[in-house]
Amino acid sequence: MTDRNISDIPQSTIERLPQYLRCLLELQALGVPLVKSDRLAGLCGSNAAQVRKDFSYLGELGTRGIGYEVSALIEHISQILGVKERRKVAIVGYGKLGAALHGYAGFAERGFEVVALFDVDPVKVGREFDGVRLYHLDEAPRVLKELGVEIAIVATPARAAQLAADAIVEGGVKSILNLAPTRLVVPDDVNVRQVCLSTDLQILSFFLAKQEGSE
Amino acid sequence: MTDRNISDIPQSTIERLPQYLRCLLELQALGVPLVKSDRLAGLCGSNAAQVRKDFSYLGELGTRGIGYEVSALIEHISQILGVKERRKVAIVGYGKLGAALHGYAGFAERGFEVVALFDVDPVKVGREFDGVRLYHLDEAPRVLKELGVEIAIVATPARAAQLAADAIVEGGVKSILNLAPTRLVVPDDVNVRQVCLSTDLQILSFFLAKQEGSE
DNA sequence: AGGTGTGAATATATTCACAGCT
DNA sequence: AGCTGTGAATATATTCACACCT
Repeated sequence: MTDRNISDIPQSTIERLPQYLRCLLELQALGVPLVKSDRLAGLCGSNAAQVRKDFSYLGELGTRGIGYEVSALIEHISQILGVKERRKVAIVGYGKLGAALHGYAGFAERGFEVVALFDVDPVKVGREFDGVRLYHLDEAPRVLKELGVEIAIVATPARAAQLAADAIVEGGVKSILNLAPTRLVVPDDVNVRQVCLSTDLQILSFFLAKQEGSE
Repeated sequence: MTDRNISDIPQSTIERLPQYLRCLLELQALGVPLVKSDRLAGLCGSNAAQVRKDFSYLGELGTRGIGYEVSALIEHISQILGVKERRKVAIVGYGKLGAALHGYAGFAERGFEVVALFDVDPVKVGREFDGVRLYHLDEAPRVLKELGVEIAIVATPARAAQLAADAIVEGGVKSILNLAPTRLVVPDDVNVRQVCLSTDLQILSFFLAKQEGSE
């Protein structure tokens, strides 16, 4: 791999980097200084060739005959993923799901800091939850800019999600994690990741139906 | 497409079917009887060729020069996904996230019925939540079998997830949706779908870092 | 004419297999 | 001897382009 560039990293590799990072942090916590591709593959549910190929896109990080230095890999992957500095996150839609996400410790551990909440319910607007203020959605464009929010999580009902997305985009946020079961229409320079639990259940259902059919 | 078989449907197509189904149900609700591939593609954020190719794996469902009959497509996709009959679901781990999922209307709308809850907290065990009984995790193998649960959702902390998965597998459940940020080790015939919100945030972070780097 | 169905072409991803370091 | 790094081979997915049907 000569002349490597962050833009040359395949999408499929990018999607596996957080997984590798998690396993590497676990190894580091156990005091393991070195890891070989086959061991890491075992931890990630992948295979050794895949691991080496993926890492080869990041540079020549290993040592032949020895393996990879855990701390060097963590450093490098964190760098690529841009998770070395903290990222400010807002949650839009503060129902049960939004509130559950706010309480989710995994975000903070990985450097994602919830700095603002938004909803349209007058009972909630103006209050603080766990030290974070909840604003009316109408204020989102201004507040998101002022606080320098980089990522917004949409946890509204489906019918309200596009309205939420519009306010988020107006607030200059370029990354959206959408938990509402609907497609968001946003400008090209805004990145949306869609998480739909019903979709996943339906895919599981497909495999159930297939098994039933073959019996 | 001669001699088509459910097993010949590519994985990537399967993963798009729930998306198509959602859009088609919306069209049906609007009273639209026919849809062309380009219109449906617009609704799904896909493209016409992809839509036609995907549907071609299901059979010759359209009419040349006309388009696709919405109700026939819904019927066919529901059949393939196995979502025509109701599916019994259990939620394992009843903290904020588990409770939020229980209240999520989208599951019921799509035919997924939450019939049991599990946790290890003695304060919760034995109570009913929204008409559904919460059992101790130890009872899961028995209860899952008795109720005929087909899909389990793991919403425990990461460290408890494998224990939960073991109990679920012992209960004969073949499909698991894992929301805990850890890999589950299960037998080959058990299907796991992993949803990790931190992972998605990190992938969004990658694109932010890339944009920052190019400025 | 208009839109589907699908082979062929292209692009992307995974796996193999072995050269090249340590 | 052992493990990485990577071209080559294979598999999977997407897009193109047009024959084919209504």
